Amino acid sequence: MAAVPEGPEVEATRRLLAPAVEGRVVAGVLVRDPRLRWPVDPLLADRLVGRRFERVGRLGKWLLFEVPGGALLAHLGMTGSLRVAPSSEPPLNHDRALVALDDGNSLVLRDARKFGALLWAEGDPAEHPRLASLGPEVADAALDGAYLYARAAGRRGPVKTLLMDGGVVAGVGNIYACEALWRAGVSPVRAASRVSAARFGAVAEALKDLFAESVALGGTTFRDFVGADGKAGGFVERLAVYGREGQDCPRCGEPVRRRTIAGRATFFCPACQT
DNA sequence: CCCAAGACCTGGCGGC
DNA sequence: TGCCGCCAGGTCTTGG
Repeated sequence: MAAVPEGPEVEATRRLLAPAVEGRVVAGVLVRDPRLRWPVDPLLADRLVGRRFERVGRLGKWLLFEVPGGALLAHLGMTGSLRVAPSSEPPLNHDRALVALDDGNSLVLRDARKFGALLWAEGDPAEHPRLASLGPEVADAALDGAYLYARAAGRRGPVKTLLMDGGVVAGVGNIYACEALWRAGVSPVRAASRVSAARFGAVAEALKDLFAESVALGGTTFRDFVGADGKAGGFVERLAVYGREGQDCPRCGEPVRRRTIAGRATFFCPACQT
């Protein structure tokens, strides 16, 4: 199954990269192909070289490599990965940008489809336009049933679309939206404004549980990520409905159904998700 | 504000 | 085998 990076995969990546990156000073920047989601800043090297990565953070699906006065923002898009590899290693086929560190290693962004991004944020990265509009993190206490219920008011679109709106919740992608709704027993096609506060409470809990479980498993599967390439997270085997059209619902045995919502493949159990 | 559809990009796969 | 066309989903943009 796809290794599409959603919040948990990005967090697993952050945890593996942080020890290799924090404290290192940037020695050089090589952009092999600047044509990502947005063009890579031609002055990126000027901004980064000589500066020390103080911390690797995350907001939603964004990774924040913080230096004094700013941050390098990285998004993995749909096919992106980040790894730390010896600077002497030749780049791989789709390595788009390399940030050389002062210890002989490089931080490498690999992205076949170029939906990923590498941006420079001057000053407080949380104020960068791409990040400022994001909703609360899944793990935030602010994300609960009451919050989702309030945000759903007046929204007649499917509840699944609400969950995938980054302005409502940060870091939830198609797979986790499908899985959280299955766990909560809520139909993805139900109008958002017609989901009760109590049921949104179950959705919020499901999101938090899924994230925690997935980060733990992703962490094990991504063990070789530093120095090698990442593969699909171990959470794939735990998916209840995503990618399982026609197979038995793990809860009630009814065949899992698939349909398109807002242009995205959506998997759900027609019997126990209402 | 809300919402659906389009755009971006390319590897992998099914069908012939 | 080889070629063709579809599919994957993050998120910004556009237009109703």
